[in-house]
Amino acid sequence: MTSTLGYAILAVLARGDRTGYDLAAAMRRPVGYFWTAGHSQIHAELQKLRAAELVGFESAHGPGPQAKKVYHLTAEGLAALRAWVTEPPRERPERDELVLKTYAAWLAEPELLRRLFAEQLAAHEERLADYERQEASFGGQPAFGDPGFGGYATLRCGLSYERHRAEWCRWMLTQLGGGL
Amino acid sequence: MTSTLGYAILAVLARGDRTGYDLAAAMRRPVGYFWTAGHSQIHAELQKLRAAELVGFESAHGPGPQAKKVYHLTAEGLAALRAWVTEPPRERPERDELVLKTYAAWLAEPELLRRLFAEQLAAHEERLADYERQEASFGGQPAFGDPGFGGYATLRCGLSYERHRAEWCRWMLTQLGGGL
DNA sequence: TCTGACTATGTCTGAACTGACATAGTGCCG
DNA sequence: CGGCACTATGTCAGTTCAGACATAGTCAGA
Repeated sequence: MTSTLGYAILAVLARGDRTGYDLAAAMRRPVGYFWTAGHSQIHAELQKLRAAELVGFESAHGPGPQAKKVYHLTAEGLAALRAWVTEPPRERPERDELVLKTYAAWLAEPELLRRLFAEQLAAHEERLADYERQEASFGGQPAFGDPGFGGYATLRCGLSYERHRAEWCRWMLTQLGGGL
Repeated sequence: MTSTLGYAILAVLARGDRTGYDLAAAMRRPVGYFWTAGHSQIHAELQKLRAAELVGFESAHGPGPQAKKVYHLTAEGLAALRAWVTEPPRERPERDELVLKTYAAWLAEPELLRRLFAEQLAAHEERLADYERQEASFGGQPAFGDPGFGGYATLRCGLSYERHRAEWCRWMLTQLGGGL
């Protein structure tokens, strides 16, 4: 019954105890590559997870009006996460604005479109370079069962995705007759 | 100021006049491959678009308690769509549940994971076959400026995406030691 | 010593979106 | 002639989510 965001939080907590703030940081990088959430959403979700007894926390004194809370997985939380991992993902509607623009591209001026796709291509190449640096920093492939395996496998997906996307942008540019 | 859904509707209307019902059908296929919306959302958005004078409609008698409304683009609507097409897409947060599961995959039983990825691979191969059939039904590549170009270019993206995704699933399966 | 970045918690509003509910005519098939 | 699928419009309640608002301690550097 927990939302997908709840499982994202459990997945991070499975790698070590964290505050809500730390979780928000993880949701930017590296989890943000495939699941993002703002801190306001995370604090709200943590309250739900605690009500469901999937996480617990210990208070410590910290900055701000409230006490700092270090969250950890409970046994039920770990079991719920384990069960969720191998269940088929619920289908999310595809929403890709660039592809939607492409659908209407026949109405546009080629020169402006060329600029758009050149920008997109550059962004994908940049991300690809970033991922390749990350791949190099993995000293060889982590074994299954190691938390690093999750990070490596998702990186593989990102690498493959950016290559596919960059290639498609390049194809679009050749269609638009701008050369590379 | 119009939402992305609004532009999706304008993009369909640019290919011909439609009722809300027809638009909902288009939002399932083919637009649903990259942008989906339920009919309730579409009727609400059409009212906003009409208030902004980007679309107009003509009533005809039809089934149900309300009159049937055939919507068309106005000159402002077409201009707004044209301007939108070449503007950079606003970044949408990535949300990919399968990749999130992969991030936590190190906790799971390999046999169950293998089943999950085998299912996903089969789904991608099926969609790929569908897209390949669609590609074959295009008798050669439509010229830029032809509405068919938009459909063809998005299909190209889908084809490339499904290949990338299937390849990644296959890589995961080899990692899980199940063979193919 | 002041300023700004970082740590840390939360609330609230509004937009986008999902799925259920509600209504009703037409046309086909058995 | 009955039932079902399709055409066609809409409302409503609830969820998710992004972004703004609010508060306050620590620490480094100018």
